[in-house]
Amino acid sequence: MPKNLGGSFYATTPIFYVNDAPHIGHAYTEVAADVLTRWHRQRGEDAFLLTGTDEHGEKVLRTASANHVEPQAWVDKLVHDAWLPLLNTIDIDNQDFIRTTDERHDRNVQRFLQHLYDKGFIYRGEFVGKYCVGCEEYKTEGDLVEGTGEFDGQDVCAIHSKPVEALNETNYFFKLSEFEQPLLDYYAANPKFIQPESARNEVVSFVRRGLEDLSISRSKEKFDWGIDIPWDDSHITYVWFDALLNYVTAIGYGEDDAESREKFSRLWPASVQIVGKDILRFHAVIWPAMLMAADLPLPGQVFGHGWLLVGGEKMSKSKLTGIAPHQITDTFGSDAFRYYFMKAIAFGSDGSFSWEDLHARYTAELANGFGNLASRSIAMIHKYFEGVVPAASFYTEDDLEIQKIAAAAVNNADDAMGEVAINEAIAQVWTLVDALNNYITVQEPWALAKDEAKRERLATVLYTCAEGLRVLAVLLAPVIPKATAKLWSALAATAMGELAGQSLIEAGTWGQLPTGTQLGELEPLFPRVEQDETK
RNA sequence: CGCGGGGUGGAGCAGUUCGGUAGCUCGCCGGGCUCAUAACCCGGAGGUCGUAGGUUCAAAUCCUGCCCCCGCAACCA
Repeated sequence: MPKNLGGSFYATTPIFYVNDAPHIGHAYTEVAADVLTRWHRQRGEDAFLLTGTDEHGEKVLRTASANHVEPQAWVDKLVHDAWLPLLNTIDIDNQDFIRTTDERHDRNVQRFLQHLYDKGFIYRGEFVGKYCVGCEEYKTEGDLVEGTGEFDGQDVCAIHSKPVEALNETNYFFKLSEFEQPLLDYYAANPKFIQPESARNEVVSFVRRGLEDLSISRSKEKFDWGIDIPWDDSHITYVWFDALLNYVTAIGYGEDDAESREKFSRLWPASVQIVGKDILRFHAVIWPAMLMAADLPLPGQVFGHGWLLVGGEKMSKSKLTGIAPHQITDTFGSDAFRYYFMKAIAFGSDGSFSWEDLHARYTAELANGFGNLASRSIAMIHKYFEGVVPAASFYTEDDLEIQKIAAAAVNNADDAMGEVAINEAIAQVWTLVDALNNYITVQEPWALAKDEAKRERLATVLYTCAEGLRVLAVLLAPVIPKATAKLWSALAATAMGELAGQSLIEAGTWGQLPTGTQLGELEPLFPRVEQDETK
């Protein structure tokens, strides 16, 4: 991902499949994309975060009828009752929210399809599928299990335990196979296009084994909840082909007015597209092939993050390991949710979630580490200087060391964020938290306060603490926006402007916090949580 | 032999690319401090790095075999 100061930064999350129940995995992806976007915005870039919902497909249609409502009413309800509230629960600052049922999406998916059809990348063909009469749907190999008893030796539907029928259906196909070599060439020429390395290896070896053309339409005889194929009103668009296009339809693809054209050219190609590793292939194979076919530039990076594991296994509804984000935020707050998942898990690897680990990190790192540092520093300024930020005078080696650590933390964290190593970036910031806690212990400001002759030294020590907190507030604002905003206001740093507008590039420059200002009170940023409150 | 990831002190992880005294966080034990959210700081105990062999002066790291766990296999972040 290029470090383009002042340029645009466009990040996307996958769009939620409306029928799912929101769980911490969805929230994890959102938070990662949100932290990155907020970070780049504070670097001075024109940062834009897109998220949204995927609302078409047979499953949606079926649950809607099971609930005796029209599909549009059903998805409207799900979006408003489940998905928009999720963004609020975890404090996501998205610039747009696209729904695949939006008119702007529907219209331009059709334009995209027509464009590819006109260019000869879409043709009519026969789709041979394994159809389960009981489920009334086509099955993939993974849906099938080996039969037993009278069906011994045959593949049967895992749900109905009966053999599937081979059915033919006339479909439209996208010439994905033509992009096998262009994709491999692109991966080779752009080694950072797919990250992390493990994800890249998997995709490359997958494509090397050969690509088949992709069926991108479904007959309306089966179901008709989807986007029409513009040249054939008996077919609708395959949900993935429809869904992937949200990344461009949201920012004006296909529209002719000047504003849309400007927006599209400003934001596309996306800087980074965050996806879960389960849908990596769609984003790293099919999606770039679609873009190549349409002569559109490819995104800077597709980043496939890992799974959240609960009890060592992937979360699932059937095993009751799915956890709703609000279960965590109700007790710990959105900041803790954001911090925990970003810090505890190497972004890109799988990570284990446990209530014990969450509680331990919350207590040790947020409450005892950062929260208490803010608390003790500000309390001493109140106690020894009536809450007025004192000016520093002569800096000793110890003071200069803190300044050095602060500057290094800014640079190292920025480098790490540039590599989408979010946990590493936070770890870099924490070097300053730890250094300041150590600094206070060594300087013993409470001892200096007992000697009137050491008044200047005391002032310098406490200014160093306050200024260090200022740096921390700026660096941590993208991760824990609520707590840092409280700290910002307590530091009376609002005189410098809004926290979210503070430059990360300049954050390490020492001496920015105004002196002589009256500090506010600071309530505990991360109040202690008893272990038994976590259930 | 379908593809990929992983097995490191009690827990979660880093280190493996370019071999050279095994590191971090939490927990545990001991000490210091008292400004602070009973928080902070320092020290210590604890690992034959999945397993069997090989290469080497030297292997968590390179090579080979094996065991175990997990994910993917084209609509679950």
